[in-house]
Amino acid sequence: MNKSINVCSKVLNTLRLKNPKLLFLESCNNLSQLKIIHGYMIRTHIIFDIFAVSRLICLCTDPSSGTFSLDYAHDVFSQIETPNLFIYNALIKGFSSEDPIKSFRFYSELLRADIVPDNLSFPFLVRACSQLEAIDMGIQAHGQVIKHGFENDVYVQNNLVHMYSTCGDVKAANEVFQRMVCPNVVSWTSMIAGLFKIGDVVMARELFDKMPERNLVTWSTMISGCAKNNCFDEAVELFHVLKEKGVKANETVMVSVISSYAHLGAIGLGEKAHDYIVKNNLSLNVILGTALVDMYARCGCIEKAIKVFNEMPEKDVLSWTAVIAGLAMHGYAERALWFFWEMVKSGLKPRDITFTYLLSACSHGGLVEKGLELFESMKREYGIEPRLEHYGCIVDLLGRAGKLAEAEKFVLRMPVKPNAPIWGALLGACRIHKNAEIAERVGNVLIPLLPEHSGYYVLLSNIYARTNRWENVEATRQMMKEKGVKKQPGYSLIEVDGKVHKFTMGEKSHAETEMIERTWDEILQRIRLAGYTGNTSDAFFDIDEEEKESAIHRHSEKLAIAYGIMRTKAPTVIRIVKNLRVCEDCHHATKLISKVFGRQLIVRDRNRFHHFREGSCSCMDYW
DNA sequence: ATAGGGTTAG
Repeated sequence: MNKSINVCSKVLNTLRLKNPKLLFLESCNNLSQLKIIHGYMIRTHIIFDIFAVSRLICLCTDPSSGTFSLDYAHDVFSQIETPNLFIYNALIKGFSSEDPIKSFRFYSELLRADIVPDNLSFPFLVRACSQLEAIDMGIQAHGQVIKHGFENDVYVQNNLVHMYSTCGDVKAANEVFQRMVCPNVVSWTSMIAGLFKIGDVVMARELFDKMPERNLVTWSTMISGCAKNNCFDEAVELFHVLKEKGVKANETVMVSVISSYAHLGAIGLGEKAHDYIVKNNLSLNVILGTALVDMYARCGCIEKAIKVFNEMPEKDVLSWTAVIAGLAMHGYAERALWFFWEMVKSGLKPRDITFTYLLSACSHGGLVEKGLELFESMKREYGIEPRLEHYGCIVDLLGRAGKLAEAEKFVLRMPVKPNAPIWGALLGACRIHKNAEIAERVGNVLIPLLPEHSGYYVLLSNIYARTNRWENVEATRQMMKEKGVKKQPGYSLIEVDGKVHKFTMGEKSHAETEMIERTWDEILQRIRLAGYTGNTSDAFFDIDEEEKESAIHRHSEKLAIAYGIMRTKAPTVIRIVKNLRVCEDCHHATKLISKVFGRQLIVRDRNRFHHFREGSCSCMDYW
């Protein structure tokens, strides 16, 4: 008994010490221990000591402390008769990232209790608004800042800049920024983040080049900002500059780097980045691990992706979803389902995005019944309301399987108003199954919905061409011209010797153009002997690039493949990443190339992977 | 009498 009193008084002493954290953590490192001490404090009335009770609250609101529990902090708080400013501030901070609305409530309660907030009340109150991306609340908080005279506090200003930036109001952010007497690296970094948020990569870069001092967070913001705005080359280049400077990257930076290589399909560079992570002893946390899984999957190495996944010490829903997405992209529907059930067994709840990939796996794998079942179970079993994408997946699922009438019926009867991608999915199915009748009906609804989008016009005109409705082809193309529709430029990427080469249609700017042309001519000769006729054919417009195949309008993947054949030797796999869908002519040509040249080619297009080998493709010509 | 502050990631 004496002994336990001793322990408790020791704990209490630490509670009352000026900096008791370390000592205290020695004796209390989980919530149940904390609860025991809390009980003791109540019994001994020490709970009425405002300093002791605020230590308790601080421990509950510290996310790194093992005793973290906002609910418990709230309970303790509600038992305090007259909380002081310190306690309110601790709560505003504690709740600002996980339950930001409560931060606001604590702040109003503080005012109601006639307590005057200080400089430490505002940074996290403003931060709560950033978390919510609620600019109206942010403006209110800003008003409070001014009212209480803290608009010149650098911490408050930085949070305001950050808040306006995350809310997408760069102008307001800049107003605060410009008024700052001495903006620091945090202020600059938040401004840069704001510019990336609205997609202004150029201004962001300008600010980055201009700022007086940069830290690792700045670099990380730059690299992730570039990656988020599809400037993967620039992201990767920044990483190289960082390495040259001799700065060691951290996990956060590597997540963006890995994700950039994933999008570029640069497996060689991606593996190097993986080595970098291992060599520098960076911890494989859930996010970084998931990024690696996604990278290997997107680079066509699905088995390696699964290996990395299996070795991850901690997995969450998004990690599982990354594997499922990878399998879906590769057309392995059954395996995607297997991983889904394993995930459910492990006790994790699927998210709506999980179902998007799962349904797309079913659709690519032709698993109609399974897909419909899963769609039904979404709401019933998992409480997830299907969103438009999910409806789109079902349209795709039915459509691909040739159940066009059912698909059309499904669209007309769905409880939410179908948007352009839904009609687009139906149109895509009409293309596969050469159904001009439904296509025409779909086209009539779709085109007014999306006057600027080119893909669907091309798809439609292509369907008409396939079914020999030439007047309709002409009318569609005329409509495109009138509306000034721009086509999306197609490109293909290939990584050779640690460099990513980008080809666009009819590319002449590559340093080795002449050689590439000659190689393609050779390839053409050899595949013609194997039966390739394409390319001279009639008025066939491909789905996405919309151009007739000719020497001038050579599709980008043909150039990329030629480059791959020219610069690599078997058994090296030729890996291509394309931003649009593969056209039929290119698909046919690639199959023949794999056979004639005895090479394995892996093409990732907008929708899925195509593994070409010995004259056939893993998609079974169904994409 | 005694305490507490900002920016980056799948």
